Amino acid sequence: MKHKGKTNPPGRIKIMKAFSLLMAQKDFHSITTAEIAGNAQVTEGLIYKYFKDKKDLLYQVLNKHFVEFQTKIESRIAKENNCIKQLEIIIFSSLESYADNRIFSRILLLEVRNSLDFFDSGAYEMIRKYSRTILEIIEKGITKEELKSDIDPFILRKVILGAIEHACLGEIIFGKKLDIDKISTGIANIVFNGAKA
Amino acid sequence: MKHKGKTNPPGRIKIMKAFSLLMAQKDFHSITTAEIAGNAQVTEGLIYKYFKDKKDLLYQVLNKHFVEFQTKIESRIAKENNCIKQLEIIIFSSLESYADNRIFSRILLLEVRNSLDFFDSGAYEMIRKYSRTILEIIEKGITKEELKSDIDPFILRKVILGAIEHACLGEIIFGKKLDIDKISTGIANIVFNGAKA
DNA sequence: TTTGTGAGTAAGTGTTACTTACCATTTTGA
DNA sequence: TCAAAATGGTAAGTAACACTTACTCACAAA
Repeated sequence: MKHKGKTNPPGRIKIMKAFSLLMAQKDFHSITTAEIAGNAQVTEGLIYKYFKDKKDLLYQVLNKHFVEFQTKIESRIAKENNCIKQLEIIIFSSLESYADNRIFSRILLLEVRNSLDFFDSGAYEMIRKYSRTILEIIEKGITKEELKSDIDPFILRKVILGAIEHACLGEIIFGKKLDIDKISTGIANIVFNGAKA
Repeated sequence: MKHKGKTNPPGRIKIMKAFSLLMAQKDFHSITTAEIAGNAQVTEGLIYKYFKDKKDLLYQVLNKHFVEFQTKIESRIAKENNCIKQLEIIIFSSLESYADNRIFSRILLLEVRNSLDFFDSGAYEMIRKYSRTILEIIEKGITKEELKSDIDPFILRKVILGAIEHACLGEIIFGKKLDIDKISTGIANIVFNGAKA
């Protein structure tokens, strides 16, 4: 009998909690289903009642984190009207969220992308939504003439998102502490004012 | 008896060739050691004579590709003296190399980063070298007053590298063809001139 | 001639993700 | 009302996989 997803029984919750805890300690591949079941105090088989496979479990845990991240950022953006300021908020908040929630960041930036089925998951749908928000701000910025009219909105988005992600990699991989204020103003300075003398 | 790495016997070459071919067809995790050995027409055990484990094989193949990539770009940079032009060459050449060599790009951007031991590999050492080259160009650009003195070289590097990598992701993941000229000039335009009106 | 080593094989082994078949309790609809 | 279906959970597998062990054979020096 397969689970239809209509309820949220204790076993399911225990599995997700145990898995989240394990993700804080080690990487996805070295977490075994036996370990998950053991920590959750259920049998291994139960995992496959609620989750299609190990990856599905990962994506669902990720999605839960992502929804919180998303709502936090969106409420911050709403408080500001100037498009450049909104983008600065996005840069700062993203960096802050990545730094505050390193497990989640590690999963997102390093652990899920290698598998194509991630891009069909609900978690990835959240990223697309976030990404769409950024594009809309940029487009509004151009029509309001806060941003140059000759820039490509898609490319500007790539630069911003790429810079954010790349800035976090060092911290996630090597555990280097990053100065969020310095980096976010640094990125904004380059992206908005340009680096050319 | 372990292999000491002094020679390069036919078995070793066959294993690397077979693995390279398989990587063009499917992702790392779904390639089995049995498959590698079968295609290389050697026994499974031989893989472990020449490589510590499956990942080690991946890193060594990756390193081989990387050396070629590196030398190509460095020779191009050497022809130009202006720092901004050099950085433009880096942006263009990186995008071009990623586009021309999609298997290699997929491995580099999606498949190796999730494992911490990659960052001890020789392949990663090549990335660091490349990364150092970019930093040196930026620093030279600042002293030569081609770039603004108030920008942080490390952050500018993050923005450039992040933009390049992010720009390639769509192509690698979804197979979308990317317009290298348009994207590289677009990135350079934003990074050097800024997006603010 | 013996000793050591590089190249390669054959046959395992333990672990892992995932499956199947089952039980007990609760819900439901005819 | 009461049997059928669905839910929550268990126990005992299984196939496939990465990796290991123990062994040849060839041949080059000492």
